[in-house]
Amino acid sequence: MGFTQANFLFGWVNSTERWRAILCELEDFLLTFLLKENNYFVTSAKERMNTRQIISYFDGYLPLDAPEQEALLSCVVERKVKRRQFILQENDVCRHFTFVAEGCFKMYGVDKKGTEHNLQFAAENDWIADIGSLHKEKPSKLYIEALEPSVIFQISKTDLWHLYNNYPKFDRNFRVIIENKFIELQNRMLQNISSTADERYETFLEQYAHLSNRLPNTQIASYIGITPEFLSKVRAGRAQK
Amino acid sequence: MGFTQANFLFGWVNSTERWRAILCELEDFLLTFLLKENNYFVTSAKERMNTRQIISYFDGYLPLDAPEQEALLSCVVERKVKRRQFILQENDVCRHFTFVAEGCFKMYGVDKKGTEHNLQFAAENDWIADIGSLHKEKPSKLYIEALEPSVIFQISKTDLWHLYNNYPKFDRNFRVIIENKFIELQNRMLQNISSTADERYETFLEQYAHLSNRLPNTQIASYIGITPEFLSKVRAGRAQK
DNA sequence: AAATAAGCTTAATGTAGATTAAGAGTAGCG
DNA sequence: CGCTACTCTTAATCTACATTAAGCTTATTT
Repeated sequence: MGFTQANFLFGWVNSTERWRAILCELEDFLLTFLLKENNYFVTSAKERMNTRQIISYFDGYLPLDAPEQEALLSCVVERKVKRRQFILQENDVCRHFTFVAEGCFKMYGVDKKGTEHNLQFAAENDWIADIGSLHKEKPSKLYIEALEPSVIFQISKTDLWHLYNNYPKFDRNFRVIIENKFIELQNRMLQNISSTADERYETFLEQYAHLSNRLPNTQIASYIGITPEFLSKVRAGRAQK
Repeated sequence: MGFTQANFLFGWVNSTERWRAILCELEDFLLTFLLKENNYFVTSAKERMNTRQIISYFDGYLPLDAPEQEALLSCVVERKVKRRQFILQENDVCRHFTFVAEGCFKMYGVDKKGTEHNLQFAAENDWIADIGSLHKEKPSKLYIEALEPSVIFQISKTDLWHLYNNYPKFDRNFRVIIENKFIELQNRMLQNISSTADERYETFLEQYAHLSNRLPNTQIASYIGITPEFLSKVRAGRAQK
């Protein structure tokens, strides 16, 4: 199962960043397809460990009973994702709701000048998707990119709808998950309108404490809505106190 | 049933804005209490019309069947609210999920300098609440205030939980409602980080087309995160084109 | 009807944060 | 191993928007 390098198929390509991304996508598509449709690649014992993680994640909400666990696992697809690999790009329709088991992602938009603006980070035991694109099956304006090598579980829209319709507990659990995300986002929105860069950085440190040493400063600056240069100044100011 | 003036009880008070607000709250509490606990005040035929509105609102989602409609109506409380009246104030715990049948509300936070920052407007057929405060039963940092004389339907947290537990369709419907609110808020967040005041005003006009002539400029400015003076300048600039 | 408050606009001046550029440290890659 | 590509920082200059203040118009209240 050493097929995690994109170039196992096309090793002869003089690979730039661009080519590599395309190849990764292609390979992932193939892997996903084969895994799901034919159960062709059998997951190893170690890999099967990971599925426990997504099951026990729900213990924090309404825990899943045996049939629900089985239903969830039967429609979830495990993927490994390399650093800098995209699981969503602008103009693509977002087709999966993604659970992060290991690693870290950023979701961002790009403005007219080409500057990236981070909307959300997602590390272990968090969900990420462009919910708007997923629901309305419209092209996304966002990118979701791995900041670290990661392991994820993905549910397609049809499978998720299937779960909702057959096991009402998922309606409940995802209602609560989304509500919590909404609360977080609303707090951030209020902060963003009403606070200085320094205060926003302070809040970032509180909210993403576990990520603050894991993320490069450029990513943090893009999240709190300032330039990396000004973040430098803010940090210098804080260090004096 | 002409008891919509606060001073029917305390007409002798030399009423300032402050006193009036307090009296309104008191009266509303009494009305709500009496309505719900004793069915003391019977709603008039015209008032009963309004309940149809909240039922048919759900036709846009999973429509409610007869028992669900009855369950909803039995725990919903109708209130009339005057302009400038608060249905939530800072440090209070938000106890209701509110459906706006008529009129218009703003939800806002106040920063250290005392400036208000609008997070959300809600007019006919929209929901409003500080979901964070409602869920966690923690004091809110927000205000919800009527911008116009309004008619609302409120559900308490316990009643809402009761609905969720007995009629799974409400889990579904509120999941979708919240998801849509999340999508809107996320779009706004992205906009806010990545656009100029002029572009944000443009987007406001698109998103709240039905409210743009109904809201004062000061409220719009507070929503898009600029001063009313600068909004004046932006509008002047747009008029030239 | 008069008084008070709320709302819109214009203009002068002030400031948080952007932009550009340049140097120095560090990580990934061939 | 050395090279290129990120990353962080400091500093000079620039700009989008804030602040203050004043005049005017339109609602609300008494």
